[in-house]
Amino acid sequence: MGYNVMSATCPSRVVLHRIGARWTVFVVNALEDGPLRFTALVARIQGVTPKVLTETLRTMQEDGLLTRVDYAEQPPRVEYGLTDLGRSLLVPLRAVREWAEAHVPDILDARERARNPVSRPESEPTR
Amino acid sequence: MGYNVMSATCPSRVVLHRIGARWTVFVVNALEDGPLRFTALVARIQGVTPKVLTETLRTMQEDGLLTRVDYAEQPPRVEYGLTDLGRSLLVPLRAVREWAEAHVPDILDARERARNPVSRPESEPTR
DNA sequence: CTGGATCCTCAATGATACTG
DNA sequence: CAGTATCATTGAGGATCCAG
Repeated sequence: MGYNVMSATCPSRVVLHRIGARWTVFVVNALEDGPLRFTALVARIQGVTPKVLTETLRTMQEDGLLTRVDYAEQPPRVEYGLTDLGRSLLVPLRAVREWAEAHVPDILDARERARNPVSRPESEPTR
Repeated sequence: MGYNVMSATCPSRVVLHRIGARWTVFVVNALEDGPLRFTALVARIQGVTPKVLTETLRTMQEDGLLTRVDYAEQPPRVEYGLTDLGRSLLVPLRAVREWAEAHVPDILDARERARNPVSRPESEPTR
């Protein structure tokens, strides 16, 4: 109680920043069915580079969202999985992902309309 | 159907990127109770600069999430409000905000523990 | 006075290549 | 396989200036 993201100094601001960190939403969603190895994550989250994924995983691990298990084998095997906290974050972040996938046409249409001020009926003030 | 954020080339990727864009979640949550003026937004979302807020508002407007109404008065008055699409996005983004506000202690504790490898009982492999 | 636009700086992000 | 190292690019942030 008492935390408010609208306050510049509230710790929740930092937390929200971390959640929004570019690839966090992908990692959380990618791990929803269980732990994955580093390479499997890179393969599943297309477009992420090893460097950035490493940074993201480290940060999420520090924040208690991920477990990292190094099996110390040869060849190396490391598995990343969601903690309970990470799984609780999966609920809202899955909803965000689903919203994105569901509303692509709406966004693309709106963007197209913003670009082409097509036959605007008329009369509207100035936008 | 058919959109998948895990694909690097999927348009939903762009949409998700926009949603994650640093201040979008704040703007959407700030407008949940109705339209606000530019200055009111700056005041409510503490820490955002006019420049960055302007950019965020423009982008969100292009994406069809916001309406911008210029009343062409003297002194100037411009109001920003959520479109139906923006309101639908409010649902998942409010959940994210609430998660952030609710789990601040968990994150801070985890970070503290990651920094101080305090008396770990023992026996755990290496994590 | 409100709602910006501009210029500059720097931290985060990304591409590419290489290593234990 | 699981990352690092290096370099280029982008975007956020701060300060300042401008127009109605």
